[in-house]
Amino acid sequence: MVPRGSDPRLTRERALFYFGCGKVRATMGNILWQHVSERVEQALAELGVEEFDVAGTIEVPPDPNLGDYAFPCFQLARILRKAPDRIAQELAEKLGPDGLIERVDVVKAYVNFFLNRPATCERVVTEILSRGDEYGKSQMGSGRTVVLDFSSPNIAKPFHVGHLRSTIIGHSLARIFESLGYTTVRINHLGDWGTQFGKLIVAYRKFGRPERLQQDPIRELLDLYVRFHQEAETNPALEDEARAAFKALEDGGEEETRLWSEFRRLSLEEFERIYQRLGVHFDSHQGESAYNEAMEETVKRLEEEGLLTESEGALVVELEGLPACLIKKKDGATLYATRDLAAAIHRYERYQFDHLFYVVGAPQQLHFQQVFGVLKKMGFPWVERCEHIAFGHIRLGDAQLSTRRGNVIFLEELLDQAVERVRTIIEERNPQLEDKEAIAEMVGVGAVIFNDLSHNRIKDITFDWETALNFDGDTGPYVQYTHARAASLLRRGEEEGLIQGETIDVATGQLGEPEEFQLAKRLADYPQVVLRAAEEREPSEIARHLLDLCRDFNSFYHAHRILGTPQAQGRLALVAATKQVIKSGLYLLGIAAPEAM
RNA sequence: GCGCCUAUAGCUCAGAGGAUAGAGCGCCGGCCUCCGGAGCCGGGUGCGCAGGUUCGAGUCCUGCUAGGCGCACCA
Repeated sequence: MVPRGSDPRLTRERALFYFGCGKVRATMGNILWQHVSERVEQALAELGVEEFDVAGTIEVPPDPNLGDYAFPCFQLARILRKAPDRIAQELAEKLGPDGLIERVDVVKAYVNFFLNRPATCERVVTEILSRGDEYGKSQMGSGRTVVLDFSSPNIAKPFHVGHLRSTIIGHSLARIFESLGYTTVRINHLGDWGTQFGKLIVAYRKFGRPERLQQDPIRELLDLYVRFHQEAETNPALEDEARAAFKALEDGGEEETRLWSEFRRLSLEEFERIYQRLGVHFDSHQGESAYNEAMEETVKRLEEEGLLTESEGALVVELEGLPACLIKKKDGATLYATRDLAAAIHRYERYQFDHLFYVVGAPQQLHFQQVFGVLKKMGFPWVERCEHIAFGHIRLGDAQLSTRRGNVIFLEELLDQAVERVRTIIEERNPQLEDKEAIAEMVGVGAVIFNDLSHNRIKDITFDWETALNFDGDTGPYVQYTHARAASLLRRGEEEGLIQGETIDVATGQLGEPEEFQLAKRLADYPQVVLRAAEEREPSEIARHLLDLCRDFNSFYHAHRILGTPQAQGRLALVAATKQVIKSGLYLLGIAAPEAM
């Protein structure tokens, strides 16, 4: 049987198991699920079955009329050498009702559990309100470190919607792992080195407008970048010039270094403004340029171990089943892979990480296979702890986003439009709202983040303004609105004396209506959802769970009056529990939870 | 040519090897003398194709088809 219990070491072992192989489902954290699991385990022990993943086998029936939880007995048939229907029957005989389980039914090979509704609601609400912000958190990752490499925009290119995904997926994953007790290190591996700077330097010398660079640096740098590629089509010699300029930069050329450093500074200022709006921060901004010296050591080490071979003038590491990994160009300049190798080694030496996540787009999969392959050949066992957290790219209708063609949507423009849209809606529906500007920012930015994080990260996203700026249905504003609605109810409850400060009584026997019960069951799922999001490295698990939760809450809200009823106390407690979970979930996504909007 | 990813309702997407495959958008029709209408309720013969594994496959395997992305001197 899978170990469980309050012993932190057991919990920790289990976490290692999950997060080590990623094959076993996260089933901890749901107090209802756990209760049913424990009962089934006891009953199975009586039948002589000890080694069985009960919690992972339990499921939710497709139709609530069949039960709240179900245990299918098909897999036991092989172990016990009996018909599954008969096992279900025998198992059910050993399972009587208790405080939480009202009755146990058998339908064919399924043992179905019906929970006592009032007891379930009370148990869940009590759990959430007593744990507060701690509900959904755990210490399973305590003492372990996750290093996340995310956002990592290229200097001298505008921050566009393509960078958004890495930034917010990485930010959300960092918060998710933190909430499980992991120590996190957020690294913005800035793309501040490479041939693109050769291009920019060449373009700036030929077409640059110094005064515009100061006034509108990002536009000017983008224009230069686009101009370079236009000119290079008719004048391929420019490419060679750019390579030479980068080589000069790498060799410490004074003029090149001055320009590079100016471009870098101006770009960082722009990025910092965006990060502030998104609420994202980093523990390190060590970009590619930080590894200039370390790279030499890495190359030397590769050479000493005899892994380097020469091929067409360049230095490469041959890999089995993959294209060779290019380490040095024929002119001696380094490449992306060289810098990633040096960075990975440095990170392990510095952080001794248990996980290193690269939150980088799926098109770079081969690159990471190569980098990991080289690290493996170098004999670093920790390469097994490195993971490429790939995500699909953003498509723009039929046109593809391409910095080279200047075909980009600036993230800031998207955020501004979303916020503007929210302002309009607030003026229409809630013009007397306080702090309108701050709320509009929260909701507009939240809408953009949620729209992205509600999709499976591996899928490509087709960007269109209409979807991005639609606030009805499965959207961030819907979740935030539900939170604000719950907050509003609690304010009123306080006015009526049903809530004193932060505390609220969970009155007994007041809950149990179908909508209340459904909502309580959903709330009970939350800790499990967080674990699953971590295990799958998939923030969308949380986004979708919040949507389900909000739907359940709004159904409850419309079906039952809360204030001024005999059950007001109990219902307000349920509202408070819902608000708590929405707030926690939004936090894990990096989205603000407004008290009013 | 080789490799990886994707394919579920008109559109955008969920689906943990289990029972009758679900949401949102759009469209149609309802719901405020009452707690916030960014809301709620109702309206639906869809898993690309063909094999295989399994007691059981949208889910796993193989082969096709279509789309996307990669495949050394960019990052």
